[in-house]
Amino acid sequence: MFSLLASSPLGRRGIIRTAHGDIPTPCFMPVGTGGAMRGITLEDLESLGADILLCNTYHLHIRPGETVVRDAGGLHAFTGWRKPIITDSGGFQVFSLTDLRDVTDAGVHFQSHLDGTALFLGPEESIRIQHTLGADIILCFDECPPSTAPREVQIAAVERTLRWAKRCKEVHDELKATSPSPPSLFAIVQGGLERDLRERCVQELVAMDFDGYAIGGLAVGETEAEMMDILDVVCPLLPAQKPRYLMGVGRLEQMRQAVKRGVDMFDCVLPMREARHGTIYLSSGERIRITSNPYMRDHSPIDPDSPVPSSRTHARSYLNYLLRADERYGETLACLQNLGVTLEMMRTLREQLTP
RNA sequence: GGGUCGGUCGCAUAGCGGCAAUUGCACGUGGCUGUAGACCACGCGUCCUUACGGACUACGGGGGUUCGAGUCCCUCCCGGCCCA
Repeated sequence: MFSLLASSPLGRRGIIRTAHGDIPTPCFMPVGTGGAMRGITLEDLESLGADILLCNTYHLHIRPGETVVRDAGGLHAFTGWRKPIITDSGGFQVFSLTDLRDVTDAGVHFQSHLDGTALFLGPEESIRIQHTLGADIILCFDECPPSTAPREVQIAAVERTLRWAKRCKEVHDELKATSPSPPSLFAIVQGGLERDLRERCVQELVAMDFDGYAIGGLAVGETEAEMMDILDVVCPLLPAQKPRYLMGVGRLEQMRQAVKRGVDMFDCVLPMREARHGTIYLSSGERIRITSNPYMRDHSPIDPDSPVPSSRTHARSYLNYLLRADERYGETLACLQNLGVTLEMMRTLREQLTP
C-alpha cells in the first residue's frame, strides 16, 4: 500500500496506492469536512493538483448520515470526487467541540452542533461509519486533549487512545473481511508534549501493526519548537515502511520542517480559512492581508508567479473589493490561491526529494 | 401661513437631569492549524500617557433654568408629514 521511494535528511519521498489512485508523498490533503470545499468546487480542487480529500466522520454522520452516502454509492459517487478520500474519525471534535461533548471510556456523547441532538460516537461506531462511508484511508477514534493540558490529562488520553485503537482495529479487521476493497486504517499517536508518553504511545501502537500512523494532538496550543521537538521523538520510532501523517498542520514552514523530520502527509484548514478571512499566500513565501487598505488601489496581479491562473489574471484591488463586499467570488479566488500555493509547495518538495 | 414630528461621532440608531454618550453598518489593525464558526478580538472626537489614567472639545445655532443639560425652558435655523 505504501512504498518508500527515497529517504534522506531532507525528508522521505513515497507513494501510497489506493483503490482510487496513487498519492505521491509528501502530500497535503485539503480539508473538505462535509464532502465539499468551501468556496471552490471539487473540479477546482483537482485542477489545483490535490491527490486526496479529507472528510469527517462526525459531520457526515450527523448530516446527511452514512446510510444516505452508502445508498448513493459511497463517498466517491456521492461527492463526485474520484481520487482517494481519507476520513477523520471524529476524535478531533472532542477537542474542537469541547462544550458539546462528554467523554467516557465507552466513547463520546456529543450534542449535535446543529440542533443539540444527543449522539454517541465510540471507536466501534466511528470505524463502522467510516467503512460505510467508503473512504480509502480511515482513522482510529482517539482522544485529543489540548497539547498544553497537564500530564495527568495526557496520560489518561494516551491510555484511552490506546484502548480505543485496539477496539478500532478489531472492528476494522472484522469489516475488512466482508469488503472487496477495504480501507487502510491509521492509528493516532497522542501524548501532548510529554516525550515519554509519546514514546509509549508510539511503541504500543506500532506493536498493534496499523497501515499507517498519524501524529495527533499537535497544533493545538503549543509553540512551533515544541511541535518539532515531539516530531523528533515520535518519527524515529515509527516503522519506515508505513506512512506518517501529521494531523492538522499547518503553516507552510511547519510542513517543510516536518517533512525533514520524516512526515509524509498533512492536512490543515488554515490555507482555506485564512483565504476566506483575507490572508493570501504568495508563491514568494510572503503572506499579505489582501483586505487591508494598501491593496484597495493595487492593480497588479494577486500573484504574478502563482500556479493558479486566476491569480495571475485578477488584480489585488479586485480581490480586495470582492472580499470587502462579501462577494462569494472573493472567497473562491482567495481559496484557489492559498490552496494552489500550498499544493505547489508540496510538489516542489517532492521534486527535491525524488532520487 | 397653521399644526405636527424631528435634527446625536461617515451613515443609521439609542438616550427622557450625572454622558465622551447605546447599537448596527462602514472603516482600521490583529488572530485563525485533524472546520460549529462568510468567524473572532480590539480600535474608531482631539491631545498627553507604556498602561491605569488625565486634559480639552462635543449631541443644528444662540440664550436661559440647574451643583450638573444631548436630555427641561425660550428663540432662531434646517428637514419630513398633514391642513390651508
